[in-house]
Amino acid sequence: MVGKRTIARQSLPDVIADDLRERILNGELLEGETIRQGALAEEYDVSRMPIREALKRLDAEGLVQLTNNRGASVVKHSLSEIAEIFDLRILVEVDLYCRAIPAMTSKNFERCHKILNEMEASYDADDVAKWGELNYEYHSALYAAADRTLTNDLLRKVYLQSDRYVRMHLSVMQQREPAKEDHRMLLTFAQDQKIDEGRTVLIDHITRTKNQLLDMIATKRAV
Amino acid sequence: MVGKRTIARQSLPDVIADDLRERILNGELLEGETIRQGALAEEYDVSRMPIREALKRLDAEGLVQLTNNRGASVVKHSLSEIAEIFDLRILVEVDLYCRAIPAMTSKNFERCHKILNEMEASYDADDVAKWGELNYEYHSALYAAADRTLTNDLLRKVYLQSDRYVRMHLSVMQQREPAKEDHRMLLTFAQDQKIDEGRTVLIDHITRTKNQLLDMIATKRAV
DNA sequence: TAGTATAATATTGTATCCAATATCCACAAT
DNA sequence: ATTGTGGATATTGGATACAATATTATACTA
Repeated sequence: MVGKRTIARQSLPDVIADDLRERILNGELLEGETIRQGALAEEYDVSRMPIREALKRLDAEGLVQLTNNRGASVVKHSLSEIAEIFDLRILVEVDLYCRAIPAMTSKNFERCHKILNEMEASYDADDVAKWGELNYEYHSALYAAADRTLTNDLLRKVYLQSDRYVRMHLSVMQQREPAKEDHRMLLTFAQDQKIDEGRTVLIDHITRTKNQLLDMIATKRAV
Repeated sequence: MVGKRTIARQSLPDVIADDLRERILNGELLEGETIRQGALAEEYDVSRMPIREALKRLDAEGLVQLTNNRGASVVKHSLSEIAEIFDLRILVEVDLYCRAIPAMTSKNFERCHKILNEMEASYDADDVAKWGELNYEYHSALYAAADRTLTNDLLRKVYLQSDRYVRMHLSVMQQREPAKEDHRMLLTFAQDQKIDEGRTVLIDHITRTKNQLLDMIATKRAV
């Protein structure tokens, strides 16, 4: 995206990690499930080596847990940990948002508008994956002016975690409608340099998803 | 530490990663330096495989940078990135501190006191590595009551980054005395449940280190 | 029958080998 | 002098082979 020409085309572990990540995020690999290197190696028709690298990457992202001589399993979070993930999102995103606002230029605003329109236009049925991606892209664009690479990398990881549970339990419809207005407001307040008002919206925005999600997961797990 | 009996004894990549991390933190491996798998393999008298795994781990921690077919190098941060690291520490530590205070018990306070004493003892010994470790342990103990595993893991990584630069310059840093006092105050305010006052101290505490450090690194790099 | 020891199997960890890619250097062309 | 090309060398990436460890199944003892 933007201008970052991807010079080094991605390596085997990269594509495998991407695929595995998607499989975890869309719930094909369930939480707690153990992952067998050999099985994956056969599946992707490569040796176990690139699989191991891919798993290590996902371990670093927090999607997979690696134990020493016992292999990998898909991470399963407790309810309080899921809550924590969203609290982390609030913490980091609010920080980025507030830092970004004073630095935003018309270019930033344009880009945000563009993504926002795409998002609202793309009523492709119920493609949660695509919507989630656009959603991240939008938030990311909103914070771009803060120019905080490290914080952004960090946010990506946290967001990935939250996205997993969002996608597992919430349909696009449940998410999109209330989010739509929030997203507009976040942009408007940013343009008007109304940091405090924007901050409130952002906090509410994430908190709403958090609570919705926790309810659903709690009832589901109670069974 | 606490109760965590390390059941699974650490694997080869673990010990290698630990050693490499220490070598980076204490400056034996300089920033920007490229790391040759083969050389390390010979050095540790193992094959390149565990080296690769160790490097991957350090890459996840943000201490080394892995590029696709070109190997690893010790990460070198720009001045603004170093500033960002400390801002992240402030963001996360303040959050943890404020959440912890209302939940702290006498046990927590005891443990903090104990570490504090050890720490002040190690001032005199001039053991920089040990001091850094104790410093982290102290902050960690201070936030333990918040009971936020994910946030703590995150903080560890951020702290590791900052510690690297702190240790590079600590020998010449005159920050010990004020730091000592800050640490006492953080504990006192926590015991008195004075969150706002504590927050201020914490922010000042980290900010002071940040500014001092940025000055030193700036002048050093200007040469 | 429950529990424990032991053997068989499966799975992960490490080493070695070969392939792919990048880096370096000499040399030619403009 | 600068840029470009080709090949030699070094270094990383991946596959296979073997070793170490964990898991499961089996047999044995109390």
